[in-house]
Order: sequence, then C-alpha cells, then structure tokens
Amino acid sequence: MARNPRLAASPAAPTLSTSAVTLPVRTAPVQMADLARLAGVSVSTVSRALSDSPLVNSETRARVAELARSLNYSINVGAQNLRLKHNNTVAVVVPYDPQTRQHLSDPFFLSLIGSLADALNERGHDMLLTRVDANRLDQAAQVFHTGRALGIVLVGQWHHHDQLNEMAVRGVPFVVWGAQLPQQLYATVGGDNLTGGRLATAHLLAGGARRVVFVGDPDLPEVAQRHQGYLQAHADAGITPDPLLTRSVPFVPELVAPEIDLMAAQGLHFDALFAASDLLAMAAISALRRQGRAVPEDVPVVGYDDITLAEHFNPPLSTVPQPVAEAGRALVALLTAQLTGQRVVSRQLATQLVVRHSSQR
Amino acid sequence: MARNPRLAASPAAPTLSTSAVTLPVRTAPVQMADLARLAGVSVSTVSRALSDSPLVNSETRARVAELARSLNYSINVGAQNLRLKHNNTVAVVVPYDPQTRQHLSDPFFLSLIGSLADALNERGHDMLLTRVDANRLDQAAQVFHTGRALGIVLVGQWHHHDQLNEMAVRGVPFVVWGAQLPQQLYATVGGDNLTGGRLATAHLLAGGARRVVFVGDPDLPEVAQRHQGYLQAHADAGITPDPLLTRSVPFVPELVAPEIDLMAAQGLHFDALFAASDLLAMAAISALRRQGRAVPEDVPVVGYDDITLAEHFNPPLSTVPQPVAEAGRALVALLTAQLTGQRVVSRQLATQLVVRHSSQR
DNA sequence: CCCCAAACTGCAATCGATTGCATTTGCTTT
DNA sequence: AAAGCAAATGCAATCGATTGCAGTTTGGGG
Repeated sequence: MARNPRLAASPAAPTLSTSAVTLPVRTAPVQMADLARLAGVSVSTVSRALSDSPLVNSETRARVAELARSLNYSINVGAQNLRLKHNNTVAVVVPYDPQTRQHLSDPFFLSLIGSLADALNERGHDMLLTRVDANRLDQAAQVFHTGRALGIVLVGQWHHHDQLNEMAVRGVPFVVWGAQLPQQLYATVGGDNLTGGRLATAHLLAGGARRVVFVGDPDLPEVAQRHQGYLQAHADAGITPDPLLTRSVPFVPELVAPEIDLMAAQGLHFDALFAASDLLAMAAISALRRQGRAVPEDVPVVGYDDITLAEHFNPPLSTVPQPVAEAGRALVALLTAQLTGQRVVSRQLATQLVVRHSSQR
Repeated sequence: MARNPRLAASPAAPTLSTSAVTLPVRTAPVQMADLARLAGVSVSTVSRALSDSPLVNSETRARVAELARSLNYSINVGAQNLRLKHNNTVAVVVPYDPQTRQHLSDPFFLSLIGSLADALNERGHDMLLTRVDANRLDQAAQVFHTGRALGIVLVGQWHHHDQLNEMAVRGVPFVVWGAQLPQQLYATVGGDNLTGGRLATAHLLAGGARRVVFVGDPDLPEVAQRHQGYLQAHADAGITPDPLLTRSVPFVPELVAPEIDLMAAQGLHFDALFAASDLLAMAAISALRRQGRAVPEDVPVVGYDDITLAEHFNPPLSTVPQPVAEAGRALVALLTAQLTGQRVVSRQLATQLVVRHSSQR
C-alpha cells in the first residue's frame, strides 16, 4: 500500500488549510421490517431468528442471519431498550466548579475517567459522560430519571454530601468516588486519604522537617481527610502544627504560585510541603524554584495521586498513589452490585507512599 | 392502579453504619400516564402541556406542569427519541491498541476527551464514550447503526485510513481528530503536524544541533507528518539526517528508556532530541539524565502536545502545543455541519512552537 | 332559539423492537 | 382416512412517548 506519507511529495503547508469532502447519500437504516419483507417472513420471526430462539427453524434462522449480515443490519438499541425496559448505559458524571468554570482537565480525574471507560467496556456497558454544576450534584440524577442511564458513577462528592444523601433516599442507583463520611446513605469508593496524608506528612517530619506546609482545599471531603492525616502525623511526632501553614487552595495549579509568593511576603517560614495533588505539588515546586529554593534540598515536597508524570518529573515526585485502575473496576463492581440488589458496602482502597527524589534531601 | 409511589409521605432516613448502605425501594418511574390520571386528562394533553403547545388551555397546562414538577417527573428520552426519530447523543470513540492492550491514559487524548465533553455539553449533546480495536476502526460505526448516537467523533485515525473511507462511503456521519491524508473521503480536524515538526526541528538545528533524534511511531499519520517536518527542516538547513536517528517508538513512555539505552549501547551519537509527544519527551529526559546527560545542556529536547505539565516540568519543556480547547469545538462544529447537510471541510489548526528551557543551552 | 366556528381535548396510529398466544403446516398414529 | 401432535410461524399487544384528525364544549352571531 503506497500510503506511506514519507513517500508523498509534501506541498508547503499554509498555517490553515482546508479540503472539501463530498457528502454521501444518507441511506435509510435497514430495520427488522425490511429483513422480514425480504426474507418473506414476519417481523416476529426475524426477531426470534436474530436472537437465536429455538422456536424458529434453523434454516430460516440461517437465512435471516445471512440477510442481516449482507444488509449490514444492526438492531435499534433504543427501541429494544424501550420494549425490554433494559438499558446498559452507565453515566459517569463529573462535577464542575461553576465559579471558575473549570474545564475538564485535571489529569487525575481524566485518568479515572479512562479507567472507568475501560472497566465499563469490559462489562459491556456503554458510558455516558456528563457534567454537572458542583453545587447541584442532585441534577446528576436526571440522566437516571430520563432513562438514559441505569446508574451513575459520580466522580468526586465535592461539597453537598446532603444532596447525595437525598438522591440515595430517592432510590437513584449511584456510587461515588470520594471519601466516606458519617451519616452516609450512599456507597463510595476512595483511597484511604487519612492514611495517605499521615504517611506523607510523617515521611516529611521523619526527614527532619518541622514546619510542613499543607496545600489544598479542606472544604473537599477527601482533602479534609488528607489534612486530618497531616494533623495526626504531627500529633504522633509530638509536634503542634502552625495553623498558618495550612493553605487553602482549590485544585487549580495557577493559584499555587501566588500562594507561595504570599507566604514569602508574609515572612512565613517553612521547611517542607505536602500538596493535595501532584499538579499542585508540581506548581509549588516551580514556584519555589523561582524563589531560589531548591527541591528537595531546601524544601522536600510530597504530592498526591501519582499521575503518570510524577515519576518523570524532575525531581521525580514523592507522592501517594491513587489506585486508578482498581478504582474504575471497584466503582463499576459496586454499582453493578447495587443494581442487582445486593448489599452494598463502601470500599476504601489501600494506600501507600511512594518515595522518590522530591522529598529526600 | 395506584402505582404512584410519591404520594406517600417520604420514609424517614434510617441511620446507618458508615460503610453499609440500605437499598432504598426502587420506585417505579412516574410517566405521562401517571400525570394524566392524576390530572384527570389524557396522555395527549399531558404531552402537549409539557411541550408548551398552544393547543392546550393555559390553566390545564399550568396544572400539568405543576404536577410534573411536584412528582419530579422527567420524560423518558428513549421513548421520545424513538417516536421522534431524534437523538442528540454523540459518540466519542477512542481506539485502543489490541497488542499492548493499552488503556486510556495518554494525557493528550484524555484532555481532548475533556475538551469534547465541554464542547458537546455546550451544544446540548450527550456524550457516549466508546472504545474500539484500532485495527477495526470501522466498528466505530456500530454506535451509529444501532441508533445510539447520531454521529461519531473518532479520536485518532491510527492505521486504517481505508476503513474510515469505507465508513464515509456508507454514509456514517463522523469526524476524525488526525491528519489530512490524500484520497480522504472524511473530514478531519488536526494540528499542522508538518509545520509543528519543522518548527521544532529547525529550532533545535538553529541551536547548533547537528544530529537530532526523532522519537515516535511514523506509522501513525500524524507522527509521519511530524517526521516529514523533521526532514524538511533538515533540508532547509542543508543537512542530511542520519536515518538511524529516527527511532520508531509507539506512544508508550515505558518504551523510551530502552530505546535511549539501545542507542547508547550502539554508540550512536546525537546532540538533540525531538519527541512526538510530551510524554515521550519527558520519559526521554529521565532516561538521558540517568545516563548522565543533562537536559538541555548536553541534549536539548522538544516535545509535542503541550500537556498541562509541560510547563511545570523540570526543565520546563519546549513543545508544540496542540490546540485542545479549539479542537473540541472544531470537531463538534464540523460534525454538526455534517449532520445538517452542509458542505464539510477538513480543518487544520494553526501550530506554533513554545520554547521553554528544555531546548535552550 | 338555532347554528357554527373557535378552542380544547381525546382517540388511535406510530416509532422499532419483543413475546404470549393463536394458527398453520406437516407428520405420525390408529 | 381421520385425528392428534409437534414444530414453525404469524397476530397483536406492548414499551413511553408524539401528533393528525375527530369529537366535544363553549360562546357569539343571526
């Protein structure tokens, strides 16, 4: 095949070029009635033939099957779903912050979506990706109520635990990636954020740090638990952490540098940093370096998530891995269990610390 | 008969242990027939009332609307779609390599998916995320033929240009993120890979490099065009590139280090590196550093994509940005145009080079 | 006081499938 | 040859909505 582009002569490319494409004739989709007419049987027989029913003569079945293949027939799933009251679509709902109008970009959430796509595909589910205002999480239920999805995977609970409980009471089948909270009527899958926070902080303290900065938004349940672990590690080490070292920063890397600069301007001393996400950690490292502070020599840093790039970062980033692949499977398994009426139990996935160079002087 | 569950007082929420969750009674979804019965009108009238038809008395309309609201009614989209032969779902299809069984993880593709989700949401489309064997791209058409989606966005054309042409001939509405190829019957949106490759390479050559490594898989059309640009830049500079410096590596970061090591083992000399993705570039930088070669001092490096982390990487990565946000909008716009029968024209988005530290000695 | 148009509302067909039940067909049995 | 029976097929209702057309009510004009 002569389609190797290296062989083709290349015209000088303009910065913006276009090429027209002809519009093919839109052919009406073939349906069972067509097969029935052509095979000289009724629609019922076609239906049964295609579903391998023993009720239909094997010769007829073969004829219909062959016809279907040659006409490139595929069943209309919508009609089938309606009749069977079936549906194998799962909605994956990603909340967005209406303030910052943040687009879908955090690598961790994106990789979780990828993992969910794989896990759902493996189980033969379709995946509907939807976004919803983080302040109206309950609107996620719409995809269920409108019958577009048989269940929902919510990526992050954000604030509004209450709305989720409400959804649970109303019988919407859903699972959440996030933290386990008290009085929780719905099932979650999440890492062990408390342990993660504790391990990361303890590691920094063990390295000799005494004033560890925490960067993250403690209004989010998961981050709150990581912060709780941060406090616990201090308690374990017999250290009272300075509250000023806890810096509330949402998951927006651009906001980290200003915060680091602010601390410098305030003359706030610190000798280590723990960020609630790798992205925040990397942004922090850049900001520190701009201030002339080396990582890890001057300020050891630990992140959270272990996104793909953490290990390729310079310095390779110490971090608390989130079990993304397992998360996707666990969420799907939990949702499936819920749909089949089984007892549903929230899962907390084991968490460890990966020490790389960024935290070792 | 009285199968409407929502007239009863809502049950008190039980207090539960943190991890176990009771299964709420699955309430039968309320549908138009329910509203009709309760409002004392026919289903037709309910349908018209909810769609604000002027045919129905405004008082009746208000009563039905109020009832629908209080019962938390939502229309069954599947049934509606069937009747109206509508559908506002767009399938986003991501091919996977069946060999490596690669999961969905490349940050660039993931961010493109995020961008598509945003662009589709803005236009009121649902987004169905599907995966397909990269060797059977034509199977992507299934979601269309089964009526689950009104059109398809294919993320990457991989090999199998031919299958895509076949789909186009069959009248499947789809657009592709990828390179424009000769004899192409379908519409693509993509960056200007030739210019991107040329700019990146020219920049490295201008920096004094004479033996520039190219890392990427030239079997993929986009990468082939970047490589074409690489060759062109050499020609422009009057340099004949050593073919041994072109290293065929798929989009799998783990495979980069072995390749770099192999080159060292072969005693192959080089003084700069251009990678077909940022991920490959970052992996290469790690590998080089492990060999004791500094970036950019010993080996300037340029990547491709400008993923979020490129700028936070150390050293900040010079790269050729892919216009992700614009890409999502452009793909959706193109698909929409195609669906409304407009003349469809492939788009190539303008490309530039972002020079950061990784390429400047 | 009658008639008819205007304003509503309901009946029933329809979208593309599935399935319980009735019917037809082809043989076997007596 | 008539009856009985199993296998194969078709009829028609159904899923939850929409909509053309027909039917009902109301009010105003003659």
